[in-house]
Amino acid sequence: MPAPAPQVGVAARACSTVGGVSTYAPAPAASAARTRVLDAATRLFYAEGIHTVGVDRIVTEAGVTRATFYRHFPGKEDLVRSYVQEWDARIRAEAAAGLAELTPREFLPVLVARLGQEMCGPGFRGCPFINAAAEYPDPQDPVALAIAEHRRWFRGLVVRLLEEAGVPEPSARADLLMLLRDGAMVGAALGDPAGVARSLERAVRELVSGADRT
Amino acid sequence: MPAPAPQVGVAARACSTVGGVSTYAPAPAASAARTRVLDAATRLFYAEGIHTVGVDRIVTEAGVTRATFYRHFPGKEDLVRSYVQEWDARIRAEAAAGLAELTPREFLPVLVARLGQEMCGPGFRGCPFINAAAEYPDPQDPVALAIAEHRRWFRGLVVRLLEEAGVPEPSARADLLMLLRDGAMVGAALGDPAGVARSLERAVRELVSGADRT
DNA sequence: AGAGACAGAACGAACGTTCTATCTCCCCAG
DNA sequence: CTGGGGAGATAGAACGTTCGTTCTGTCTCT
Repeated sequence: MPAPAPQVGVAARACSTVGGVSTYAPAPAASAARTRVLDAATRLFYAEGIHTVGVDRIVTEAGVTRATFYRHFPGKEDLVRSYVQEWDARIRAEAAAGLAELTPREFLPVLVARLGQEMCGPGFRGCPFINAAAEYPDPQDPVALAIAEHRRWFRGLVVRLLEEAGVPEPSARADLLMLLRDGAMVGAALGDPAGVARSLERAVRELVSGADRT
Repeated sequence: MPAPAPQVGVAARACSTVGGVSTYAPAPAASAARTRVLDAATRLFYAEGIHTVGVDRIVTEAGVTRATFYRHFPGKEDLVRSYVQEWDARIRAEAAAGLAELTPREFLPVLVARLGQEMCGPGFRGCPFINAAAEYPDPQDPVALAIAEHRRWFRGLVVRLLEEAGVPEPSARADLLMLLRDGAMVGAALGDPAGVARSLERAVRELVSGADRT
């Protein structure tokens, strides 16, 4: 999911940190300015990394002033968390849409195929969650927690899909799929995406689909 | 390979950038101070990320002054490249040592087992190359090039091992193994290492060892 | 009138980097 | 054996830049 496509403002709740008291406005909703900031941040963070892009770059590319930025976000740390959470929300929405028109048995291969396509698309730079995690080593950091929550949800989704498809050992097979997904994301970002996509599809076929059904 | 253990000063060549002219001494060899700096950098970079640790932290923990640091490294960028290259050299040395006393057929399972152990060890924070790559998106960056070179070498090693072990399709199977390795590294760093180690071992067994021999 | 976005200056801190100056140790000429 | 001399390490101040953050205004809407 490397595409910007920020049309959804899903679940962009402010979720203020306990002690954080904004000296400014009470609580601005998802305004146009806020969306522009989050979009620019998403694009820049994903393409160039998080610690390397400063708020100057973000506000400039968003066409927003610093004052506006700090009206909508307590600080950069909070923006990063929102960046992760918004990407998470986007993927959950996609998954929900896919599940609405496909059976669990059909959905898994589609998921893998879509992953392979994305890896080969332009601007692909690996999994945003994995990349972000590399920059936030502390597991207790809010950003790391948001990443962990996304991964937990995703694994849960895969387990559910495998269960409903009647695949034996759904939990162990979900672990395997996560392994393959993560490896593919990394390998495609660092090497030959097309080759990785082929390897991934083959591995999934042999390990999951081929294990009980062919 | 998360352990510090910097006893080897392998291949710590200066390799000055073309235009870089040090206004200081001609070319100091691998001195004690340089080693201490590189060791501290290795420990900090791996544990906390690269962009987050400044030279202040490094020189402080190395017990070295800034002047000494800049006598041995043209700048931080060069230190980061040395950090990657030294880790690469350490792994190559380990591989060479392993190959000296094991046959290719024996070596591969040992490699996987050792990987599983390392993942579960204390202080494990994922693959240093994958983590560093997340912070250096530009493929032309010297750091990214060093990472790519290490990965190329490692894949070559795996291909050679598979060939000499008589495994069919060594190239495709090497891609698969890389996929699994990368996935395991990421998964162990972000989730349950022991579970990932189990998944990895099982996947390798089913995909490589089990494909022609059991 | 009042809230939100705009413009832009300014803050202190940290960044990577350079400088001056003193000290220590080893090598080699005397 | 002695005693410079030079290279490397030390200490610490200081450079300019950039960082994240805050402030003072003005403008534009409803």
